[in-house]
Amino acid sequence: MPKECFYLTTPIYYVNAAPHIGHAYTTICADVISRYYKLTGRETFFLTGTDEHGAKIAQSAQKYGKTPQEFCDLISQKYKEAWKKLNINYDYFIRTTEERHKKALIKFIESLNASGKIYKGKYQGLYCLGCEKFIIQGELHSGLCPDHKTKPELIEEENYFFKLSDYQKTLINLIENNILEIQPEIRKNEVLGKLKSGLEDISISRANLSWGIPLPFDLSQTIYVWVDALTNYISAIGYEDDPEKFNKLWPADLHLIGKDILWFHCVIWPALLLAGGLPLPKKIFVHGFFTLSGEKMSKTLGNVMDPIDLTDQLGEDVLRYFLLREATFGLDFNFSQEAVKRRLNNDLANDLGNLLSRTLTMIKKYFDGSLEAYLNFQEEILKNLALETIKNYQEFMENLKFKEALEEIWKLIARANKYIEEKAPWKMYKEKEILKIQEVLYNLAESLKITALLIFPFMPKSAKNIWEQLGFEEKIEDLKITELKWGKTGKIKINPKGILFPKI
RNA sequence: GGCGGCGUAGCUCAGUGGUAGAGCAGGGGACUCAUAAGCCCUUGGCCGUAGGUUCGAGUCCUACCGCCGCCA
Repeated sequence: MPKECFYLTTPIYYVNAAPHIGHAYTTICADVISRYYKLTGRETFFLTGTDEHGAKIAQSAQKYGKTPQEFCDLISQKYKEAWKKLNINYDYFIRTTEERHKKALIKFIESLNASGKIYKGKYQGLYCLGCEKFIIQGELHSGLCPDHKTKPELIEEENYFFKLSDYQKTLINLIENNILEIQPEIRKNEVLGKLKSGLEDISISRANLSWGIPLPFDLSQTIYVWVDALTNYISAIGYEDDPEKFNKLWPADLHLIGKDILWFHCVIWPALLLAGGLPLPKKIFVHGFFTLSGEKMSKTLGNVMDPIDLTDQLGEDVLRYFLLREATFGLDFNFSQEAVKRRLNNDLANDLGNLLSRTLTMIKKYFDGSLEAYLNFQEEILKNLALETIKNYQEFMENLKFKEALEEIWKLIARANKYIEEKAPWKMYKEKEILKIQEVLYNLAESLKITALLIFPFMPKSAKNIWEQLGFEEKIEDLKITELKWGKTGKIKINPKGILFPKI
């Protein structure tokens, strides 16, 4: 039986740095999914947040002359502001410095301890502060961490370990049988390949680290930041303080992640959950990374795209559309100004914006801005295609095929543009066939109504704008996709508000 | 070094045995409601290379070349 509420998450973002386009991409995808589910009338819970513990945070805070908590407050706030600007409609924003998270983490760790899967051991290894993890000799490039170009520290300390190795067979089984579903296939194979080559126990605590949560059964140790972070998925929904909500939402239906954190989410997290006696998430979807003009985006290269700047430049809807239309979900893709310009000018301005514009103008010109309902349909070209579009759109959305879903909508838009040429209302006008024009315009209005509703998860503001310019009665936010029927629109009185998508 | 993926029109990619596709870009045309938009027509591919399986191969197999990912 499907759960009554769809629970989806983004990773929580590390407050060591301000939000960049990659964070924005993940979060926008989650927002689109969440809004889509709401559009279909299903209850949804969308979680995002910030990851705030670890040595690196304490270090950054010091650099800026702040206490760790002040620093976290500041950066966490930046994420919230960015998401507001991008019109992200999350249901809860978890911070790992929240009291409820700390309590939940302690409860979870204690359950792990009770399972007997934790033991004390000695660890000696090279630790990269940048990665917050131990790295192996072979990974080093001339003695330096390949990612951070810094020299790792040699650390020997007593730590608590988690018997990850006990879960090798179980995890392989769960993943192969899609009980724990990993998409796309290439990532699933990657995890399986690595799992089959062997699993080692992992350290789940660190000594001598102040900025973190102490291990309840040995206060001299701090809980490893990755265990701390992963636990957000349950702490945020009441694992410790709201059992009713927790039981309603857990297990998560979808964890959305980037490929850099594949191992943590597909192996460590499920193993921890198994040890803690909790059900596993149903699906983990791994998306790709951005490249910028072919180059990997990174701080060291200084080519990180700032989502705030981009939003100022383009508007949140254009950015949202571009990211989801241009990328194949799951694969890397290249970000370029030229591509943005093409998508904006062609798809948004010429195809959709102009379709609205010409429809509105004709309603104004031929009917003085107010169009009566037309009920004697002579032909059903647009109607039939629109109904098919709705169906295909839903199928694509359910499978997280955003690009394909958008392409489907754009087929309807293209058909509507073509329909105008075929019908040529301006000729009808010369021949005084007013009723025929009314039919054409009514069909266009209906097509635009459906278009607006289908793009709503992607571009909430623009969808609403289309809706209001055409003067439909209901509020777009209140309409469900299942209630959408062709030909139910009554008389409309248009409110043109100018260009929908200005070109650049 | 091991495992895996990719290489199809100028660009981004669909296409898993049966006469090579889409979008964009390029070229031409008719129209005018429109953000000089939209519509119609059109140029363009020995499907990385060489073998093999098959009546028939982007599509299966082998080797090689070139990119990329994960691991050691």
